[in-house]
Amino acid sequence: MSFFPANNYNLAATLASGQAFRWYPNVQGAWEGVIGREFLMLRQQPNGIEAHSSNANPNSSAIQHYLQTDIDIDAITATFPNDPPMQAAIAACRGLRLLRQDPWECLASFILSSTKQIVQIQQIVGALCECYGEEISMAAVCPCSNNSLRFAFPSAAKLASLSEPQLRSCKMGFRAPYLLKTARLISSGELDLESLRKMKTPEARETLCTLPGVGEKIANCVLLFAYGFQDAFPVDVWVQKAIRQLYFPKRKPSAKRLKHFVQTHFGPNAGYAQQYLFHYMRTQRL
DNA sequence: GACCAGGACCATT
DNA sequence: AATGGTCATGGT
Repeated sequence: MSFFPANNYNLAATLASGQAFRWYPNVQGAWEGVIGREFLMLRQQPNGIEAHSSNANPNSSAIQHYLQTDIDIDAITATFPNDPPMQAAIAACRGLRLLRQDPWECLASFILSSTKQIVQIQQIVGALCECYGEEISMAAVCPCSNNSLRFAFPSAAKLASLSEPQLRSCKMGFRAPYLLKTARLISSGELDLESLRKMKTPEARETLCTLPGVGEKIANCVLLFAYGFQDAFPVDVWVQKAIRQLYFPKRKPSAKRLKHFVQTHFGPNAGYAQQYLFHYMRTQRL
């Protein structure tokens, strides 16, 4: 067992807010999931996160980085605009963090996300891991609330070696050719996901958008959830509903006007604010 | 049984 | 530039 101190960490909101798709609550109220090649059971504690790992020697720095336990979340939410909708979202999601995920897993997962509900994305990703991911060696803990958690997320090289029908067997439908082509571009080195780290947001976004199946929305998700570009602002149907319903209740803003609004209204951590709005809308059923 | 889901892409206007 | 249809699958 290891412990990661954190101030004001909301584990449930963080893991269930649709940024990552491999976390499941178990019957004891802990969260089971996979980071890299490590199966983990995480439990909320008053002053941090308790972790049980499948590894004899847990990769503590990787876990802390993924969970972002060290950041000052109150300093971030303090930069959000002081308007009623945003303050309501902060109150409803207090302690919600943005994760810092592996770029490939995040990219592949969000290619599979288009016009799918979060539960279905979890099912597709789970099937993909069970079929094509490497088995995790379970030295220390015995799961599993979900069998797919016994497998790592498949590498780009592994998926690149498959056929489109093999991918379709994981129920991803028309997204299969997108994922396959992107996996081949990544594994061939034609696009280096690490090279994005030293780019500024617009250039990194344009680079991701050259990949098949990746448009502005999915690119923004990857920039925000994997790389930590906190000005990336994904607009999906929920966030669109939040903006229109909470900020423009009467008139219907054009797409252009709406885009300008989200780029100017939410401050230096706009992407973070977006995640609060997203989770707020989904949990409050507004 | 409709309706919709953390969209992208291509063909029309 | 801006809409509209299409893609595959399953939850609500």
